[in-house]
Amino acid sequence: MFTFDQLAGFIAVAEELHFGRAAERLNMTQPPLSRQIQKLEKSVGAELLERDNRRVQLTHAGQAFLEEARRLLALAERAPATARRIASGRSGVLRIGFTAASGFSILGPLLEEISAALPDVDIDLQELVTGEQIQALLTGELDLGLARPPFDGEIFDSRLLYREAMVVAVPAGHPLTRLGRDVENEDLRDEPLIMHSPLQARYFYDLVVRTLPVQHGNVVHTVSQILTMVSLVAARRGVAFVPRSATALGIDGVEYLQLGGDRGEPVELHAIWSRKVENPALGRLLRELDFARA
Amino acid sequence: MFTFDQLAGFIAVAEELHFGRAAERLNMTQPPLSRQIQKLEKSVGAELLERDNRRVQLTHAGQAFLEEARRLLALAERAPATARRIASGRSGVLRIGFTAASGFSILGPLLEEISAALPDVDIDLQELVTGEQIQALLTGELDLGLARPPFDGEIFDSRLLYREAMVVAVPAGHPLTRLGRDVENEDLRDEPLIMHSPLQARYFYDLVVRTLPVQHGNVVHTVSQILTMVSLVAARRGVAFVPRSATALGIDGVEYLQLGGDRGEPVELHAIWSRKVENPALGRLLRELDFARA
DNA sequence: AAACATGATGCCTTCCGGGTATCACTTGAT
DNA sequence: ATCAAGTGATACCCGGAAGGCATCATGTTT
Repeated sequence: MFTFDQLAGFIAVAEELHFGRAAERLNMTQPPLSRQIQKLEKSVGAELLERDNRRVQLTHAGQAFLEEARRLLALAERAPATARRIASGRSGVLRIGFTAASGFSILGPLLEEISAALPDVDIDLQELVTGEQIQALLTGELDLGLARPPFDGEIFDSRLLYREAMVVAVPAGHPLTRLGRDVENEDLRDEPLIMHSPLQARYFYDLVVRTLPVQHGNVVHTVSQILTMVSLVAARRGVAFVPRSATALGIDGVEYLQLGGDRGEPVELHAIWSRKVENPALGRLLRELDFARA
Repeated sequence: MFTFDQLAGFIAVAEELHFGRAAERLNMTQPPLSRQIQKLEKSVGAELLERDNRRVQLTHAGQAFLEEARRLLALAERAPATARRIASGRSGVLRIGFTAASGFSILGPLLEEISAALPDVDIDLQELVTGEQIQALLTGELDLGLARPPFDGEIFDSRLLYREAMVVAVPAGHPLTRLGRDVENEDLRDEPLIMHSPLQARYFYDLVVRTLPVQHGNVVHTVSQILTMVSLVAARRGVAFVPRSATALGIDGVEYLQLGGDRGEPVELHAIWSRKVENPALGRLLRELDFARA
């Protein structure tokens, strides 16, 4: 195998087409340079230069090898900086999971912020429900999740990104739309209710159950995705509780009604990440966005 | 500047995570290998390995540098062959990238065709995903790619080689195999779905999302390689959409089911190449196979 | 024909890199 | 607690590779 010095020597000679000047450029004398080239030619197995005792010329093999040599040297020179940049988190890949619902609200601005703070970091996005995000964070398949409680505070660190209220999604023209006031629990007593899955969307499930004494007889579907729920509402299969940001979905045939009483903004979206941060880009992001904890 | 030996040493240690075994693999003793790594770290300007006096681990910089080192060595090993072949009067080398999936279908016949048309040209094959092929075509490390859209039509010219249908890969003995008819969207509603990565395998991702209203709650993995997907199916982690040619993989424990409805043959494989053709062998190939455009 | 230019070769010295022996430290067993 | 085993680092030695100087071989110029 040849050495980088041999490559550099060859490039110099190929550019100068003169051993003496090339040697001068390399801060060495001409004889060892000659021998360098000879060795290089031997290890490549082809003549690279034609020495005519008066002029030096590249052979075809030399021309081909010159490109390879330049590529090699360029790569070699960049490699340490690349590695250091990745290690410092200024470059690399961040794998971010997000729930469908967060896609309508916080995801866009957050990505803006990230690419402003870490312009050389590539973002790999995956839409996953909270449970899958947790799983992926544990196995290291994901660096950062945008998800909802609950999660294990021992293993994960987190930051509250966003809170919002729940609204009621009803089919267009539904009697409740003509109520002229906020919707109360009693108004929903006899409505077919499209419910969240207690397993896959436990957060919403608990939230709704806590908010409203659900008549289980009314539950017509259990689904795990906000988008599915709203689609089912549009198909007039029932009404559903969804976070306000779902209104941005722009699905036809659905109207969103305010809930009466002061229920606050119980829908939380958190950025969560494993406490043992493996990806330097994540560490950098947490510092840049001031997410790091004491 | 580091040396190739240092790179090879580092790669060996990074793979073995053990200086002694790595030294054995390199046919040398452990002490000089230790010093090699120390020098490499010094010239890179970052710690690459964490020696814990009991276990060796890659640092973040080490992980990043490992990739660079592998690329460098691969490039260095190929370079002489490239130059030699040109010098030996044979008219050159065609470096062709292909995706794993295309390896099962079009690659064999295409290679036949190429070696019939250009018997004096050597073929250098590399398996790369589409994104890597694009990158390699841009840097000139590749002459021709067998890849999938999208790519920049300004920079690349292309030719559609092959179209095929999608099928559903399911674990052997899965209930769907006893269906007795083509699979419909509804049949898959509750199946865990192994999805493509929207970034690394954007083409398939878009395709599947377009074909089928994916219930994102069901997505269990996002991967970028067809082979990985099929392996996961074999491991009964879920079902997956794959191009028909994946059936040729011959992986045990997987069955492939036809999709109902006329979905056409949406999976395209293109030959793509840079519009500014540098390699004369590529120019000849394009003319011979009548790929050249007006 | 002589002087010059240029790459190759011979020879010497230095230094780099590998080998052997050993150290320093940790871990696990008795 | 003590001791053996395992593992990477260090010390020292030696051979060979690489660079420098002097010179050769050959072709060009005057």
